[in-house]
Amino acid sequence: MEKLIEKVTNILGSNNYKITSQRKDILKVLIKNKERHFSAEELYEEVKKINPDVGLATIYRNLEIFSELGITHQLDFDGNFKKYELSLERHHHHLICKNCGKIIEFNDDVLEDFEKDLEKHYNFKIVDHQIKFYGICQDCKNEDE
Amino acid sequence: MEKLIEKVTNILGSNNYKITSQRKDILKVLIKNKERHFSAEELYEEVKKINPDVGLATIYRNLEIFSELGITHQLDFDGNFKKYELSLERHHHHLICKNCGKIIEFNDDVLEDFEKDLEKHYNFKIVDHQIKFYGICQDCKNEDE
DNA sequence: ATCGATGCAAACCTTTTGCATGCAG
DNA sequence: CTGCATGCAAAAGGTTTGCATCGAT
Repeated sequence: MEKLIEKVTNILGSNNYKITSQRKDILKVLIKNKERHFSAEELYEEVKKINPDVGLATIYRNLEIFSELGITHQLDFDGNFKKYELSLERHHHHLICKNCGKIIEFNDDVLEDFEKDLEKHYNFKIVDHQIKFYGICQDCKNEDE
Repeated sequence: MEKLIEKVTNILGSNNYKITSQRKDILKVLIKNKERHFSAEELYEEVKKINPDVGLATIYRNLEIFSELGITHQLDFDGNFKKYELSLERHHHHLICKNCGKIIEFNDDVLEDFEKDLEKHYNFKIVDHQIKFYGICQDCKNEDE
């Protein structure tokens, strides 16, 4: 945890962003909840528990910066708003249930070869991807029976 | 074109939706522009050329219905708003340039086997997917030189 | 004739922005 | 000290909703 905070604040510093207490608070929440997908509002609620004076605009401004620097990932599940997650190790992808909204995550490397082919074919440098499968999850399938 | 309109209005009818002139106008525009990704607003502008009295709310309400029935696909490129496209034949996927915003489409079947594995592993019935690769396109790479 | 569909305007929700103040470097 | 970062409130942008009217069945 400490290591990670340090790593990330280094990224901020070396890009000439100041290490403010708000930024550290936001990062603490993100790191403590690696697995979670936060909307800006949800993250705001969590950060307020540490620092009640933080403003929602600060959350938005920093999520923007963090995503540019590759610290967070922006996820577009819904179209009406964004979600964010810490992007640490490998990317993972999502199975989204159209019925209950549950999100199952998975990792896979099958896509790597595929990506390389695409890059060659279109002369396109891929730096990120978002893979989403929509369907009906186990629980909802069982309910229908 | 006529065939397609007929096919789609049949889908509407058999789901107890009325075949209104507005719905037909929206479908005409979508079918005439199969390759295009429309925001609700953009589609609204096009439909107004055929029927100047149409309302934006009608566009939204019907895009919702069309997507539920599988007539259109919802695309979340941006997170702040949705785009829509007619979903006819095979799905296609997108390469999105982070610099200029250009969208390149491609088809591929590599993913089909992968999907089958996922379905088994998670007991999850996949009905749709959205695959997006973000990066830098050929033109923008050349500009940097 | 009925009830779903429409147009309009207002409401809503998420995100962005302007401005005065605060604080990291 | 300087200029970036912040908090607040207002504005903006996209989408949804309430209501009276219209029109497909």
